[in-house]
Amino acid sequence: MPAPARPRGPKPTRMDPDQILDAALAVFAREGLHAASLRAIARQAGCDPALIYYHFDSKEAMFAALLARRFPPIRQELGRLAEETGERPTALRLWEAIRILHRHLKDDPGIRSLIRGEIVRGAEGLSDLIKEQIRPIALSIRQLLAEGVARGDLRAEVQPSLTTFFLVRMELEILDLVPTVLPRVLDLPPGDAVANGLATWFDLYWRGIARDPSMPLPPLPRLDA
Amino acid sequence: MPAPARPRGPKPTRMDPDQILDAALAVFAREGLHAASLRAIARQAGCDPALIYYHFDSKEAMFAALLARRFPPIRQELGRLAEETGERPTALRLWEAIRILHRHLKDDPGIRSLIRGEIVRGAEGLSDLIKEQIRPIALSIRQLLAEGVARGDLRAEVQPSLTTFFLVRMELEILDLVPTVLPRVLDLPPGDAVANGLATWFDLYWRGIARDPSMPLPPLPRLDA
DNA sequence: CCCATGATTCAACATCTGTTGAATTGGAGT
DNA sequence: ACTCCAATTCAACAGATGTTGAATCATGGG
Repeated sequence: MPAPARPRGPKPTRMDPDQILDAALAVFAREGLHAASLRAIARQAGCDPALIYYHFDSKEAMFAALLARRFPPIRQELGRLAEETGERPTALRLWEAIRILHRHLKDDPGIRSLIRGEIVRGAEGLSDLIKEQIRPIALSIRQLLAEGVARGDLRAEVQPSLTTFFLVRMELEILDLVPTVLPRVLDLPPGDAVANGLATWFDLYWRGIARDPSMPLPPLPRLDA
Repeated sequence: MPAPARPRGPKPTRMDPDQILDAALAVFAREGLHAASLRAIARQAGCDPALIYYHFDSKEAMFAALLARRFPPIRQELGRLAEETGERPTALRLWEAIRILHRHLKDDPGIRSLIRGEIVRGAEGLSDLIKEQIRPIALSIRQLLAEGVARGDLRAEVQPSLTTFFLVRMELEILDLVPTVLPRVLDLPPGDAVANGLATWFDLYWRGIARDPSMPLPPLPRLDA
């Protein structure tokens, strides 16, 4: 006859699946996607690892839920920007794209390391999940660039696909690497490293693609809000 | 009484530690640094996992040996380029830096994914090992840029630290991501993607930093050899 | 008041990881 | 021919990982 009588049962407070996602994001942010263990996520969320399997089918499903929560708003905003038929000059539209990405990604190192980790693995690692989320974003920006060429604001030689890649990748790189790596490797004083980095980058980028690079950039709205 | 009589003993052919490093590199290239297991490396090398511990103290030591084999030649070439006191215009010197990096890294996806993986992890992940190997490389390029400013070839506002970062990071990104990710996400036809990407990038970069961006680039030597 | 159902936990599983100690072999030196 | 050492392998360790089945609790409905 066994004598089991241990305090199991649920915590008094219910656990919202969103709280688990928050915890997962936090752990991904500091451990990387691959190294983040379910037990670490559960510890961060303050629950049992098995509970995660009650709310999500698997680790991968949790990952998918994370993407589904973060990407659609970005897609929508960039989509609106690309469809917009106003008179805004190309430089301002591109800067607006950077601002949108920045607003949505700057406080979410988890999703960034997650994107990078999966994308960087290469062709087969780029899970179709991520590809589907990212593709519309890239297409919107490519459209901005193509229209810039058509309007004559950009050089005729500009290759929209490649320059889209330059823009988006460097945005991510600056967010993650400039504040941490640059001070250690190149003795750059931290300070407002990210804002300075992005502004400098856009200035360089714009001179690189503009038909008339000597024409100074219009005053750009600040990065946040 | 046990009855042990199994065929142990060494393989007929001795195993050069360099062969193990080659195998490690191959596995790192396709699995990523973190996910690459010693057993997978041993399988690739065709030896027992324990043998790796005979030649190297640990996985980390093997990693260090990999870096020590690859980086010093790059450091030397870039160092010579930075010290060179000739008349070569700044644009050609910078393009030469890109060519040097390209020559040494283009056939070594293992070392690239290894650099990226460790660097991207952020501040504490950037092991001092890598930092010490990379720092001199970055410093050489920064010196090229600073001299370009001093000579009046580059804009006065150019920030050498940041623009060094732009140059080096995008080189790595192009090598790894342009051929694999771009065709899948942005429908870019593969073909000579890397060479085209690097040339396009340098053209954009140069217009971004040059004092006179309208002055066309001099003819650039081909990337390889 | 009872019971069904949803939420939570415990304990265990098989598997993989880096690492080590002891056993075994081949060949070089004498 | 014998010895000794370097090189290699086997088997096992302790710990971590993703996952699952069954047990437990809390609570709302009848």
